[in-house]
Amino acid sequence: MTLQQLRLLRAISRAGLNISAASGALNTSQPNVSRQIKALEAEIGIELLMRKKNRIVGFTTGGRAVLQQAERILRQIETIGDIAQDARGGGEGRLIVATSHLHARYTLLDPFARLREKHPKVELLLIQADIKDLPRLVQDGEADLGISTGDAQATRSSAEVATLKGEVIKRSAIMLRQHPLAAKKSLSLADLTHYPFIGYNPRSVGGRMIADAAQKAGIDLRPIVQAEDSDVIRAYVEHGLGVGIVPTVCIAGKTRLHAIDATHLFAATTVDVSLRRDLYLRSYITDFIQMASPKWSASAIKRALTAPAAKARKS
Amino acid sequence: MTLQQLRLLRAISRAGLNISAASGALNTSQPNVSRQIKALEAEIGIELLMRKKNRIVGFTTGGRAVLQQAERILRQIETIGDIAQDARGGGEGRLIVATSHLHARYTLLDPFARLREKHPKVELLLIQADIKDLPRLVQDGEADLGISTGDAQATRSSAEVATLKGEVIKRSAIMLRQHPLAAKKSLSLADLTHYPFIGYNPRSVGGRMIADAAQKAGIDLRPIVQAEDSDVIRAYVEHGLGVGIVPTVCIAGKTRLHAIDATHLFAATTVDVSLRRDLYLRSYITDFIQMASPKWSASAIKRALTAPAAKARKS
DNA sequence: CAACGTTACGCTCTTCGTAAAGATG
DNA sequence: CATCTTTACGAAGAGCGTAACGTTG
Repeated sequence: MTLQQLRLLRAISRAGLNISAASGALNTSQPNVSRQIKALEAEIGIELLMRKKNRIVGFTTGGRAVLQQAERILRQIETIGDIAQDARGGGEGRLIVATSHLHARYTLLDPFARLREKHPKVELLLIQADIKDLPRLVQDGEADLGISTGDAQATRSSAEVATLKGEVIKRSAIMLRQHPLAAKKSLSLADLTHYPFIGYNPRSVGGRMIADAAQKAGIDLRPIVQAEDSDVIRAYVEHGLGVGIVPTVCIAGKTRLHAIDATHLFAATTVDVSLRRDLYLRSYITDFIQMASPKWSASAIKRALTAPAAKARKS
Repeated sequence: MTLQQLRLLRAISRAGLNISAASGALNTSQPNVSRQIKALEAEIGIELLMRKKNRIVGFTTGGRAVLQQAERILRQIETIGDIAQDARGGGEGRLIVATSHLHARYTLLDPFARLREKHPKVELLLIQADIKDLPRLVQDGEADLGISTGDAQATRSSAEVATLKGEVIKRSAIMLRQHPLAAKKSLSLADLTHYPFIGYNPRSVGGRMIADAAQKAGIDLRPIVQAEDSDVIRAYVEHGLGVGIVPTVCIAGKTRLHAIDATHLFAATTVDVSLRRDLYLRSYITDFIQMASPKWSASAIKRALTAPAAKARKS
């Protein structure tokens, strides 16, 4: 059994069961792929691929299990490279962060700049992605960190991926300065119902949070605009079309708008960092996490990754 | 980077940094070991071994990290063999269970027989070991399962090893039939203080449990014999030397003795099964666990291994 | 017949063992 | 000088690419 065989198996899976395409991805010849897989099958004594008339139509049950194992193994092989790069010093490295609009545009702007300053040789890569794709990106190792908005209770930690809950996200109601509500010191949910409401798509975490709060209070707070990101909400509010609720961080320095803190009106949401448990925690990674979420020190992160069951409450 | 290089690195570690000895363990020549390690070092760009004047004196920091990674990888390579054996059907396999005296002698006797009946081709191997060695045996993969007595609160789950808490272990006070206490229907801790007490070594889980209960009740219940196993306790009781507390399972069919249930007098202890989270759960493994601890079905085990953080209580 | 997988053949580079040299306590 | 590691050299073998063949939609 060789690593190359495992790589080829993975490549076949990624190429959609097309051996020819897989061969290209690994810079080898197509017959070689066929041969190596056969060799692997012979060695371990089971068929990995289901073949129908010289076509590959799928993985066998065992094949799928071996593939899964191969992916784990290859990831760990790759982390040996990380370990080495880390041990060499020199401060080189690479960090791929997948995140949603809000954090890409606001939350992470400063951590990004600070990381670049502290670790100038680290290649920083930000992937803005749909929030529903984040778990997969992290799980598959396409991103090192996933940063998203999470609600308080649901920790989506799994055996492979851990989620660190960070700072609570402050929210503000925003409106034009001349808006009637702008005169109020503090706000209630009921206040909002008297004006057109600009909010998030209710399927998003932020939108669901607002819908939940409204439902619990028994009031009707459906947005007339269901935005995907806060910039859209702000634009509509700036055009005088209503009142909006956005993370406070989005409106710093926006002098045309009046903002009233509204964090207390809703269930808390947090800046969550998710990462593979087997990720090798180079110093710049823990640095970045702490910059994005100060309460997570390097040692706290390590503890969270290596002692998952420690979260069980003691009565 | 080849698997062989990782195997050699591990062998060097296991051989106590002796390359010559390591070469023997992998049936290869000693120069080859030296060469392969050098090749690996060259490829990843760091030194793995600290050399002083042509002697290997230790691992570098990076080397230790790579070694750890190598051990993980090689274990996972080996589980590919398990997957294949499982997929081949045929019912062949191997199960190494490490456990303490009590479970070896009593608890597991029946599960063992039943597993042998259900999976006759599975090679069963029981290692009776000191309880303090069990975690290491499981951690290092020298045993597939570790079965031990655990107290109720402490779950020794870690990132690599999970512990499944099983049935509560029933305890009985035992004495000769003609003993004064034998007349009583039920027992209190205080009753025990009037007679010589035969018990476990207070450093064992069972002994500590009894000592804790005595201390909490403010009574003196130090054993005149500190046994390591229940058979010794029973022998002393049978010779009329005092009263003992043993797991009820130990005295089934012992007609010379009178037993009174005493489970309620002490903090509950359980039959705990510990296993590596990355253990490939072949059907006979989950069968065995369930035979030893009926509440753990195959799916419950899988859940416990793959969703460790699910133990976090919801408020 | 176009696309894909398998078989056949021959080359090359890697890997290994033996032998010898170097280093150290 | 006994033990352990490194270097040198030559042989065996694994892995690969090209080319040809087989199969199917």
